[in-house]
Amino acid sequence: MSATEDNSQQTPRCSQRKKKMKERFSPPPQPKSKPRKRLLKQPRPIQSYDLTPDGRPFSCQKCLSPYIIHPARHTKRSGNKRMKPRYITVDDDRLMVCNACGLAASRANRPVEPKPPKASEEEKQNYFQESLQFTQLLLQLTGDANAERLNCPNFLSRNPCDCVRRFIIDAESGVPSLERTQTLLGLITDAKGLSSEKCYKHDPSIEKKPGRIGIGNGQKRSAQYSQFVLKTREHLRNEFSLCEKAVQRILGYSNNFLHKRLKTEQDNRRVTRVKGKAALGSLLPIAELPNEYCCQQQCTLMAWDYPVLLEQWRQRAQQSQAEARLVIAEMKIPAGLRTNCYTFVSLVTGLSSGPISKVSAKVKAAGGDREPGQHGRRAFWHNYAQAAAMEPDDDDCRERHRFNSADGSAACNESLPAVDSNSEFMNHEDLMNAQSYDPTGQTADFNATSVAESFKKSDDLHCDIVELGSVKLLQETTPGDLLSQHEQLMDTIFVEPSLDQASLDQQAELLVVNMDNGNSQLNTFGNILKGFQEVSKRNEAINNIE
DNA sequence: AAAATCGTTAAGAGAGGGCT
DNA sequence: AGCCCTCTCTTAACGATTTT
Repeated sequence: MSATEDNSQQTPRCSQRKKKMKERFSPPPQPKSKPRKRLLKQPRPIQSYDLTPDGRPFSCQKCLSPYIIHPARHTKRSGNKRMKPRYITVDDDRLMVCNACGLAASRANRPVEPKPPKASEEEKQNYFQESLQFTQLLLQLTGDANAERLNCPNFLSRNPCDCVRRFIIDAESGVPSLERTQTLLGLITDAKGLSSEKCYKHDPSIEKKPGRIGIGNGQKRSAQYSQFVLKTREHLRNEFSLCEKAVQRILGYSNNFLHKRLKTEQDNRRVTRVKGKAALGSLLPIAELPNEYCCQQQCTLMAWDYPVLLEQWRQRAQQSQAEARLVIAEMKIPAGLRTNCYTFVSLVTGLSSGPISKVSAKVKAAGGDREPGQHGRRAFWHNYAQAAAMEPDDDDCRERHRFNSADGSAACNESLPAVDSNSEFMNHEDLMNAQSYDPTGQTADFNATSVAESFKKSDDLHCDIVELGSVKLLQETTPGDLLSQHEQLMDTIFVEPSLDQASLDQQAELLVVNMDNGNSQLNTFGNILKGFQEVSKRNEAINNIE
């Protein structure tokens, strides 16, 4: 019997199976139950005092606070739970006190090591007098006048550093080691020689004029000197255990030499940051942040949904101190009652809790305004220049502005420059008009000199037109010529539209560098310059058609 | 170059909560 | 209730960074 025949006999044509009811993918509608009354969670009523365990109004028997925990310090960890008062014993009396007083009393019993007092002016003078005597001794020993640099100027609040003398004096004999002295004197001589080499050779026939143009203009130190300092500095600090200030004195460079953002260099700092998690390369990749516990809110889980944003925050925080503060302010914007916790902000930016705390407090005090504000020192000079312009005969305004700068705490001790009373100022509206300059409609009438003249009236900027050959330049200066000559020259902006494209491009790059350095005033110049580039392109296109 | 500001670090302060 | 630990944020000293 074939399989086909067998099938035809045993299998019916129509299925004998019962057809199943079509399954529903959602539960069938249930008969409507009685509508429940929605239970709204009642917020805890705000009271002007707390209650004791027996229901009476609380009052701390030490600080008289009506709160066991002040509402401003209440965190959500406790929820609506009522804290119990603490009890302390004072002169055999048992006092019911608030949480803070109770904790303070219990900690007051701990032994605390007293801090050593700060050094007096007399102690400092004695130290510098002894340092002078030491260098005179070295001068007698070696006959080298450079020996006057062989002392450490580092004396902060408590103890002098005195690292140079410790290095030179032999530990066993207690007398200065001639060999070590000669080593340091040799370095001073080398440094002095290399330091005198500048970017351009000094030509006394060319008179030094404030408007001279040229990268470096002879002020920039030579590459050989830079290399020598960077190499020797490490050696002196690591091998000889000298402090940074002593090394600066020996090799003849300043803090500014190391940290200034050089507008003439692509990689514009001589030293890279050495502190901070970002500089040390110890920041966790953003993708790994969710594995880290930050707080009960688990802010780090944000890295799953917003990795790009976190990466952008991280990059910006490393650009500059000012940008880092702006990032902190953004990260601490509250959503409802919560904000990103300190640990999370630190994990993303690499900054420690100190700046996060300061920025948070500042933003809170400003009602949520995130603008970081000017650097205190910059704000000081801005305020001072304005006041001096308004009160040109008032000599006391300098002193007053010492205490009006930044947050009011800064005491500026430097001698203040005179303000140029002949300067003209442009109002803010003119400045804004200049920013919105539209190159497309002004090709024929555009006049570089008139734009430069309008800038001369600037309220915020202090400018001059400088002519170099056939090229006219707009140069930004600062009241009192505080900027170094080099910096002034780099702030010079070309305003002549007949420049060729290569020159315009070169200047545009220069502007980008300036703007990256935080000089927002230059945005105005940047916009104008873009206008010149547009004009230049358009002229070129018209010439091609003709 | 000089000097002030600001970041890092460690310790302190206050809150929350577990254990006895 | 009292002790003690952890968590989160603040403060102060020092030194790096930024400003004029």
